[in-house]
Amino acid sequence: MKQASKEEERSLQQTIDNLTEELEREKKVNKSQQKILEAAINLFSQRGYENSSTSDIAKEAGVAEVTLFRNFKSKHNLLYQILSPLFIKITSPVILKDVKKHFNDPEIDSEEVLTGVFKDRLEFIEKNQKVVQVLIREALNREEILHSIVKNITIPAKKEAYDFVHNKKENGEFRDVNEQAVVDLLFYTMFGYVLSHHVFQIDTFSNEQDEVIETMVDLLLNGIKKSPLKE
Amino acid sequence: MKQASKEEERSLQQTIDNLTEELEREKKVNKSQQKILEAAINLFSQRGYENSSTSDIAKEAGVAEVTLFRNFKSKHNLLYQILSPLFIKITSPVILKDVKKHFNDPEIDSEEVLTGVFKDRLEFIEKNQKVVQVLIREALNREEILHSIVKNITIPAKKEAYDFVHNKKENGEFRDVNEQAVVDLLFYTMFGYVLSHHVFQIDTFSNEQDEVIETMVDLLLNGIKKSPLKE
DNA sequence: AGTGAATGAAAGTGAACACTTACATTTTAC
DNA sequence: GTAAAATGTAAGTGTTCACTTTCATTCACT
Repeated sequence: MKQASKEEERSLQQTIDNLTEELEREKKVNKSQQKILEAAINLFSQRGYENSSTSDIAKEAGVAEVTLFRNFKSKHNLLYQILSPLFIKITSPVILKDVKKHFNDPEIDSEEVLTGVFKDRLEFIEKNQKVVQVLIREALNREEILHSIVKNITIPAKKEAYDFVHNKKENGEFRDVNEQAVVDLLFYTMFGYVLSHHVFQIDTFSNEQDEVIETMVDLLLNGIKKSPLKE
Repeated sequence: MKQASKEEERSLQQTIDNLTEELEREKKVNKSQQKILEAAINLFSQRGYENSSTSDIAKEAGVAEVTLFRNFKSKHNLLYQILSPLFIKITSPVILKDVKKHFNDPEIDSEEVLTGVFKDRLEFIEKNQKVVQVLIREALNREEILHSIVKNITIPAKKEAYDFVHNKKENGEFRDVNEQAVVDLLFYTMFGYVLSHHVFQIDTFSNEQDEVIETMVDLLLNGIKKSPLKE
């Protein structure tokens, strides 16, 4: 954060809106831009934003540093151009419909619903692993990013989960516990999983991801303790 | 990371060892040092290491910048002096005995054991909230820190948890699932909780912490689904 | 082949920053 | 009260960094 541009900086939400519009007008990203984006994603995710210089990024991309500034006005803007597509994809109606379908289908039993949603979301995160890393790291440095995450991701996701749990509780399938507590538990599990595997990349015991998810969902739904009528 | 000291930098583990020794010799931390440490903890936890200058820290501490460098040789060393006490406290035998006692007492039922450990560890983290924030943020920037966390905290904690689960499984109190899966689930829950509350500080639904923990442990042990013999 | 747009090479700007040095002043301990 | 230890003031060093400017070169398109 050494120098600020003369023109005011664009906010993350503005960048997102702008990019959405550009995508609709099918404005293409040229080769230099693509190379710079990829290089920046690599460096930001490895060393963090503050520890990656624009000179490093240009070198990694194989372009002149001035090309970076001509294509993206500032380093700050480059970061936002990297993060925006993630928000656009996550909040896209196409993807959300999928999740909602999972959540609301009363035919499918809860094990399948949860494993479906978990697998689906984890696949998405894996595909965008590096950008997710940058997002979460920078969320700690910029309140604006954290707010965007909460507003665009956390709150909507929790709302869906709440409705799901609420329905299952009314069905009599779920115990009579606070829906919010259940949602929080699911959230912590997911958050902890993503953070340790995809952000901190700590080795855990785990083997195959799909198996892990299924076991986890089973444990969450049926509990760790033995119960006479179960098994 | 602008300039490196002439003398090689001390590693985190070296700093920890050194500080432990100094504590044993009852070497006191003087007032300036204390003020600088507090100021640095505040700034590092708010803005991050890279975004806090030594000049800022000195100002916040109300001392001259040169005093910072006379007391702590470098900014890098200051960071390690902040983080080391956390490791010392966490790995101290006194504290560990407590946790082990919880885990291994066969008289207490598993609900109490888990809520006990959770509450105990969360209390510790809350007491050291700012330093924990710095630790986790910087773990993303320095592999050395991440390794120290895994070696001194994660692995020992998981080992204790594994034994606990293993015993309860042999008792017949726990279902016949993979111990590692259970440990992972407990770990993700705890990790997710700490990260969202104490690092990202995202608002969740939750009310009283103790109540949240009890509900969570209940859910984990007994499952979310209704079971005829439960409730 | 020729034109406009995108890129490169190179030098430079101004600011921030970690850290140093030299000397004066205050604090602490006996 | 005095000496030693700790702190302050102030100026400076060398470096890195985001970003700019100018001019030459290459590329895409017709």
